[in-house]
Amino acid sequence: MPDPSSSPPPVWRLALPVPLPRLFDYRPPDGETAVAGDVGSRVRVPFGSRELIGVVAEVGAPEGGTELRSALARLDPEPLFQGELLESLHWLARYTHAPLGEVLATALPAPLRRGEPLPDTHAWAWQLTEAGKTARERLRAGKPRRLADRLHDGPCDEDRLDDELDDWRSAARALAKRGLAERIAVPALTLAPRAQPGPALNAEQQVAVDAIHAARDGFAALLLDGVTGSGKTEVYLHAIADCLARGKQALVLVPEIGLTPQTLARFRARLGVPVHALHSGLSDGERARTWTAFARGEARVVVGTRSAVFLPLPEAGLIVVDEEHDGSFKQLDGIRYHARDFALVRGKALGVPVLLGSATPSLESLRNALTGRYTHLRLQQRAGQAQPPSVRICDVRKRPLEAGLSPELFDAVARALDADGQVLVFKNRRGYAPVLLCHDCGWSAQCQRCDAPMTVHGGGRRLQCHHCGARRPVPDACPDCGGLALQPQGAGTERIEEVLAARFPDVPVLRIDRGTTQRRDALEQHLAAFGTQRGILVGTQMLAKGHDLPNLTLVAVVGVDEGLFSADFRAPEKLAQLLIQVAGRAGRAQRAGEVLLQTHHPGHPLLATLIAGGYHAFADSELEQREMAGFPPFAHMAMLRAEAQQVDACDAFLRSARDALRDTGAPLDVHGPLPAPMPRRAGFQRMQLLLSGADRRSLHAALDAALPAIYAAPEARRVRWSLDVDPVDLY
DNA sequence: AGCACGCCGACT
DNA sequence: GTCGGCGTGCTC
Repeated sequence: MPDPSSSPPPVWRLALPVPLPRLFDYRPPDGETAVAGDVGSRVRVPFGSRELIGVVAEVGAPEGGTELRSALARLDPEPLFQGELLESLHWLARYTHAPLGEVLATALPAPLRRGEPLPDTHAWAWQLTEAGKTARERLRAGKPRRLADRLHDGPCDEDRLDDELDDWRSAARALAKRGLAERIAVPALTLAPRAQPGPALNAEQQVAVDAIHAARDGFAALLLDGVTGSGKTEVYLHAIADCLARGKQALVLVPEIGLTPQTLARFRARLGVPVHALHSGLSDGERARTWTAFARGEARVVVGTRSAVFLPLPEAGLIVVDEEHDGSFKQLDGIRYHARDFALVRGKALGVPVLLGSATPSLESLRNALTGRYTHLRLQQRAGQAQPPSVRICDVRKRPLEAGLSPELFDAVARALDADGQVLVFKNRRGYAPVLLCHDCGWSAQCQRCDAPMTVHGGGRRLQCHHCGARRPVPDACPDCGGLALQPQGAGTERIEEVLAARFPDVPVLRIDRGTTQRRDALEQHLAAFGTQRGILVGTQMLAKGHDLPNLTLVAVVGVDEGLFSADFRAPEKLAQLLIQVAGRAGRAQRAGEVLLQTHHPGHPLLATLIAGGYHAFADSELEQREMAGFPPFAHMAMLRAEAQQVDACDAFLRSARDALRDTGAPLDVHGPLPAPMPRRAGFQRMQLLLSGADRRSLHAALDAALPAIYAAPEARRVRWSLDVDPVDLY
């Protein structure tokens, strides 16, 4: 038997939120011992001259001879990270080649990251007081009376009031002030609304629901590939209801703009349990409460954006990723994870099915479905009697254009309005005009800090940079030649709105883009006010999906041509997805829809294939092209980016990284260092090194082997650098 | 990433 | 004579 005093006591090996790819050893506070069960717990430690919150990653014998510092406090009586979530986050750190401490920190809501204790997870509800019950019938008609009537049967939780009554919070305050109603804390699970039945499923939907049901006892990836309006959400709801009936939790990921109050209300009404929402509009406290409620197994269903993929799911039964092709699932800074891919990893670790839904699946997912790695479920019928829209190409070569709009487009708009329909004019460029040009000397307004033209805004009076946010007024005269011939070139949504409003003065013209829709619910409010009356909507991406517009009969797409000749190999995929999504807005109800595509390239193969064969014909041919060119999903990529005040610093760093990668001898294509497509942004010079290989394992092995040298390179300290595995944008 | 330490310009 | 610029070095 060994003498226990001869080996030193075990220490905590901590993952700390610093960009250093290693763990840090600490002794537990005096009087405490480190035990294996501490793994996953948060601790507060001194680090240099500051204090940090770390997570115990390992417990073991101290290494090396250095004297260790002591931790200040253990913060969790029970480990915060446990089981599957901790394992999956380890995987994510390895896959993104990011320090574990940074990965764990991004997985936590801010208060928990700061070391605060787990919050209370009760829900809030309102009920009438005794005085309120007697006074209710004497209340005048109005919002407080309506709320009192609603509470007459008993307490109601706030989520439900949000769904059922407008503006109830001020009514509640008024009742509370008079002592008639009160806010009470209730356990999260007691206030289950009753589930409502949905419409009957059609045959295709039933096949999909059955397939998900059959896969329920283990990991499976299923691609629900359904045309717009085919009722994918109904399939989700059935699968989630099935999951809930088995006592399991469900996680639903949606794109940033997909989480509307309507979506939530539909889930809440149908499922019969509280449905949690998780998105950027919530307070830190709410996010921490939701995280905790899931960790404790109290919460059952969450509908959330990207970061919801980090919720603990101790009783998981199903993961759904809606609009799985959407770019907003990829985080573009910090830990560059892809929420869809991480959802698949978690599903596998949890042993539950992962359902990916889209009308326009990413080529990655589609290939996995075609090769049989995913179960391919197709919905090809539109629900109800809705017909697919007719698509017409409008050749605008040699046609007179006003703000980029052709006479044929104006005619089509007029016809649609005459028939009491609504029109959507889609242009993926916000602002008044993308360029301000001097007609005398050729000068154009460039951003001072970026290699990009400034966009004209404010009806032609202001210049704005879409990359760094810089603003200045439009000059009175050309700064180069002093001429007065400054002209906005091209058209953005603002200018199109102006032109359409002048042409059609008797109908409302509503513009929807990031400029008009800053607040989360602004889009809903604008569209609600617009209603179903005849009128024109002008908008960007924001209008491509989400809200149902039953009276929309014409969708006109302007500015397709920019997307047809982009250097980015993903541009055709993104354009095809966008066109299909926008076209899907037309003719959802009984009215037939029409789509007008304005282009200078009516014979372009992308448009021809898309119109003749739909998204899948496009995808088949695009996958062939990708295979021939050696692009994803037939190859795997990583991008090493560097930015600094001096280009030389970026170049030197990326050269040393390239050498380190070459030294590994891995079979990789290394492109660069090259200037980024926008070589200067917000005053920083930017360069990149693109790595590509046919084999994912050897790409990761090369990165693992080279990264210590890359971190340690003296050149690394003179730049800001980052590694992006599976980059979506090559810039 | 922070944060401290450390040597060179315009100020009470 | 000091306050403060950001170069470089370290963090168990």
